[in-house]
Parts: sequence; structure tokens; C-alpha cells
Amino acid sequence: MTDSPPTPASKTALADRPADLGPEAPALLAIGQAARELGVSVRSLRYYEEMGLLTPTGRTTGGNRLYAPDDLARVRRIRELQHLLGFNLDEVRAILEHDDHLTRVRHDWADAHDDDRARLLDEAREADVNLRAQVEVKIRSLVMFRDEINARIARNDLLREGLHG
Amino acid sequence: MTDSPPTPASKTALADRPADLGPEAPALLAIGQAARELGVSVRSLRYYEEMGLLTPTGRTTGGNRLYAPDDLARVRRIRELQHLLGFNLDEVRAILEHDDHLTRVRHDWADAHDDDRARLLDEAREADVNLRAQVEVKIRSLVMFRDEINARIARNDLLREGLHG
DNA sequence: TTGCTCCTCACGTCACGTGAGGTGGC
DNA sequence: TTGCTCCTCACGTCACGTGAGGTGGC
Repeated sequence: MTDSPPTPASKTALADRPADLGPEAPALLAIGQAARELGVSVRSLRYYEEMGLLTPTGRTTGGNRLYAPDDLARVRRIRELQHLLGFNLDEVRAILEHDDHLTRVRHDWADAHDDDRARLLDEAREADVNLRAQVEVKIRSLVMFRDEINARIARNDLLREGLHG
Repeated sequence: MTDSPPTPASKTALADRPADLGPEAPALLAIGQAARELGVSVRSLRYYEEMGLLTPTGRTTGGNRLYAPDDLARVRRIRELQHLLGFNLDEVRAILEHDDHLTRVRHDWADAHDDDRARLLDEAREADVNLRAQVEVKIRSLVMFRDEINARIARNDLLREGLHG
């Protein structure tokens, strides 16, 4: 998109945010920069692409991947679903595809009929409620686990009170 | 332990809780029963053993593994550390070895000096506080994630109110 | 004897890690 | 030219999954 530049001065546009395009020009990052910013490995970014979860917004003429802010947000979402919730990449892809479907339809929201809109909203709501339920199960497990640890600490402190050192 | 039985009547003791040993006789489970009770795969139990995380209390003369209640509790702890907190099995083993160290020392608590006891308690407390910190980071991430989902649901509901269907 | 469960190899898989060997712009 | 980062294979690894082939007690 922001690739194939009419300004032949920069073919790669690696980290350049050209002033002549105005302040709203998107900052495209090379894979190493993106990985550092996200705290993930370069290999992971390439693997997500290989698995069809993420296509970087652009490529340089040399073939280097270029990541837009939206791409970074997508990676953060992938990581949340993977590591916070324990989904595998097939499940993550399914959720992302559902998200993508929603944004596509939201795009021609103005042209849609009210019943189509209602169906869309209900569908999105159900997915969110499902996801929330899974998150809450995880939270409850973790809170129980923390409470057990706190109980152990309290028992420890009681024993410790009995000693003078 | 409860293997090598003086009663030659049952060599395998697979699921027998013999009434002649009293009600406090431990119920030893075969690997399949243990796996079902725990909700894990048989392969996982064997793998934990292979990795030195868990040694089943007994074996039948035929070589079948026998799991005591303590073994099941250990597996539950392994799973918590693995999937709730995201530790790999090397890290889980380290934590378990620390736990084991504590229980061993607690065993000759009566023979120990007060300064040894104090050191032990302080050590255990520090490990627990560390673990609790990691749990709380996870909880905070999940609560933030849940709040985002709730915000999305609320936005959805607002839009939905505007429609009549 | 027939099921059922158990055993030990041992290869497959998922989500990457880690070089191997080569290219491209300051 | 020298670093640095990027590229594409491609093999290694961790935590198992999944048969393959065989044993053992109702």
C-alpha cells in the first residue's frame, strides 16, 4: 500500500517517516523493529504469516517485510489469545477471521439494512460473551491459586512469629 | 511402598481398596484411572515421569504404574504451574524440587534449631511471594482483557438500542 | 479365547529456536 | 569494503499425540 512509492528517493522506506507526506503518514517498521517493539521473535512474526494469521502491510522492493501499526495491534491480539487464553494458532485464526468479517461488514454499515445490522451486532455480541466466559474461568482459577499462596504465606508468618530470630 | 504386598492374594491391586486394611488404606490408581480423574492424557503422565517430575508411588509386579493421592496432587500442581502460569517443565521441576526440599526439612522440624527453622521459613516465604507476584501479573492482564471485551459489548449494546428489530 | 488396559519404542506435530548461506542499503 | 539487517530453506526442540507390537489379569 504505502509501498511502490512515487518518490524514487527512498526505495526501502525502512524507518523513514517523510515530512513531505504530512504528520499522518503511517510509520512502517522492518521486521526487526516490529519484533523489538512487540517483544516477540522475528521467527514468530514470519511463522504467523506462514500460518496465514498476519500479512505485513508492505514489502520493500528488496523483499523486506514492512509492518504498519495495525499489524502490530494484530500481533498483540494474537499473543493475548495464544498465551493469556491458551488458544492454539488454528483457534486464533478462527477468531481473527471473525473479527475481520466484522470490520469488513462495518465498512459498508451505511449501505446495510437494519435487520442485517441487527444480525451482525447479535453475532458479534455472542462471540464476545463467549470469549468473556473463557477469560473469567481463567481469572477465577488464578484468583483461587493466589488465595492458596496467600494462605501458605499466612501459615508461614504464624510459624515465624513463634520464633524470635 | 504399598506395592510388594504381604497378601499374595492380589498381585496387582489395580483398583482394590481391601476392606481388611481399614478405611485409611490409600487408593492406588492405574495410569488410565489416574488420567481420567485428572483430566490429562496417559502420555502426559508418562512424560512427566520421563522428565523426572513425578514418580508414581508404586508398580505392580507386571510393571503397571500405581498412583497415590499425593501423586495426583502433584500432577495438579504441575498443570497449574504449566498452564495457568506458563512455566515450562524445567521451571516446574525447579519449583517442585524446592517444595520437596521444604517438606523434607519440615519432616525433621522437631530436631532442627530455631535459626535453621527461621531460614527455612524465610526461604519458603520468598518463593511464595515471587510466585504470587507472577500470578498477580497474569490476573491483571486478564482483568484488562475482560474489561476490553466488556467495553466492546457495551458499545455493541448502544448501537443495538438504535435499531428496533 | 476374547476384551480391556497396560507396557515400551518410536515417529509425527505444533510453535517456534537456531544456524546456514546469500542479498541489500548506509 | 565492512557492519547491520533482511531473506529463504531446513534441521532441532519441547510437550506431548499417535500408532506399532507385545504382555497380563477378568
